[in-house]
Amino acid sequence: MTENAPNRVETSRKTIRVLDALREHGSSSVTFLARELGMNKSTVHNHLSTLEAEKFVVRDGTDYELSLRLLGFGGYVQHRHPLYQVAKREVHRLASQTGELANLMVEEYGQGVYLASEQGERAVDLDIYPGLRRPLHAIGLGKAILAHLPSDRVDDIIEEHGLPAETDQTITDRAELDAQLATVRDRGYAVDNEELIRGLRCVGAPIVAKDGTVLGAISVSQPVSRMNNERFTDEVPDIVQSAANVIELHTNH
Amino acid sequence: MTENAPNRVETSRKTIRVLDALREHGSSSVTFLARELGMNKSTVHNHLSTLEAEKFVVRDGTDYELSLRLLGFGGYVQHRHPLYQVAKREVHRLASQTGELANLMVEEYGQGVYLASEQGERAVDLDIYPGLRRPLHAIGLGKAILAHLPSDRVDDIIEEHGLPAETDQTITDRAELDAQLATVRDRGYAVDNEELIRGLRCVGAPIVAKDGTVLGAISVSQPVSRMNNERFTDEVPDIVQSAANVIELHTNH
DNA sequence: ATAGTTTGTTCCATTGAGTGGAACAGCTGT
DNA sequence: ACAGCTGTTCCACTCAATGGAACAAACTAT
Repeated sequence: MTENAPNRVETSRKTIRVLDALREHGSSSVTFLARELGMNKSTVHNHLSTLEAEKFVVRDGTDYELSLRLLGFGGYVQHRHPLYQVAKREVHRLASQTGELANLMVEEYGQGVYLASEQGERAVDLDIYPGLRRPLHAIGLGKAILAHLPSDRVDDIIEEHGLPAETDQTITDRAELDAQLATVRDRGYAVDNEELIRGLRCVGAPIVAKDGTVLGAISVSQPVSRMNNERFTDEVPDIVQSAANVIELHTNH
Repeated sequence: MTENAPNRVETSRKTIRVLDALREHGSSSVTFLARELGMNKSTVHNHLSTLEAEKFVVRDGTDYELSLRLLGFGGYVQHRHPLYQVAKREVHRLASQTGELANLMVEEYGQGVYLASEQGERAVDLDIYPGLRRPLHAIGLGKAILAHLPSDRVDDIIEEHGLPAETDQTITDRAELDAQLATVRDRGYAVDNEELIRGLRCVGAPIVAKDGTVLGAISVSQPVSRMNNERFTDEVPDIVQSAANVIELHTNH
């Protein structure tokens, strides 16, 4: 429909569009999805029947919703991810040590993907879950990763996704981003000062392999009210960086 | 292929078979999958191209593997699940309190699905992850759920899945299962004595809503060596049951 | 009750799209 | 240089996805 590149199997694409719509809108009926997707009621019905037979969706009366079988795929992908295996415990430790929100992120298709997220005792509730995608340039985690990617890779990513503003603090200028990335490489950690969500500060440290390739990043997020400038520039960066170092040690062997 | 019921969209089914094969075998090449699935090389290639364009798979040189986009769907399903929302913290508490493995399970399509799994300090490493499916009859969690399902539902489930033996301790006789389920209803918790995995004991308590419908179950798993008979029949059941009760209180409102 | 509206579902002719064989290209090792 | 692998492209054939129409079932309103 959009572009008939050397991609084939248009039908499966439609099924995927149905899945996407179910994720976006939650539990939905046949006619609703048909309207939403501009497809025939009958067609949507066929796709949903197939997905139900394959147990990818569950029907609740007249509505369909995504099933736990998708969690099976997701859990599998997470569980077998090499970085998750070694970093999981550190994320946990970071969350309980600080009492705040600890996150682990990797890059895929030019976006930041949360691999793990754990809330400490008094952590903010941000609706972050594994698999959620966020623009790299607007968060500490993402900038930590961008700072250690090859520069042509960074060019490609920005060309594809741009630098959209999430809040009025988001970096939208390429030159300013480059300057910040240089700083990140210099001092070893990245910060995010209300750039994705107002009132939230975030400190992220890159996880870099022996050969210099960046594997991901780990972070702590706190409300501004609990993160004064000292904590923001000294204490928290130290904790996060040491967590990243522990992970780096475990990845080399 | 198997049965042309009123299910349509055979093509999407093939795409799903490709996804299943990738999950089963991990990173795979085109020809390998073609052989494995009995499909033409060209066909598999088309499906994989489509999945790649839709970012459901990533190619690593000549091999394809499941991408983190699937984690997005999985994480979303988990995150929006009503029981997960309220039970998450209790699973966490249970794991850190006992130091062992704590799990949360719900039933879907007659199987047990782990919704959450957390390891305490000294917990066994069982390769359990959210979304993993296990037969209900072979685990404490599953029996806790079965005990509170309507009896005709239980009939249907056993008819569909049978009572396959996982170890030599697994219950394979319907009468014995019924007797155990009565005991579970009686004392309020279920046990699993090396029935799924040798050397592993497990105590599960059902989570029941006000109206009597069972929402899921929560459990603690320990190696036999650390779970003597006293802990197995007194201490651990108390802890698990109280966790279940806390969750039940949070679900009513 | 009755008529009207909206839902999900089934049916079927049309044609558009998935299929799979063959041919091609790129790679590795002997 | 050759043989035996890959992954990929191409294209004619035909099978299956499509979407309109007709259907039944569930509500709402009059």
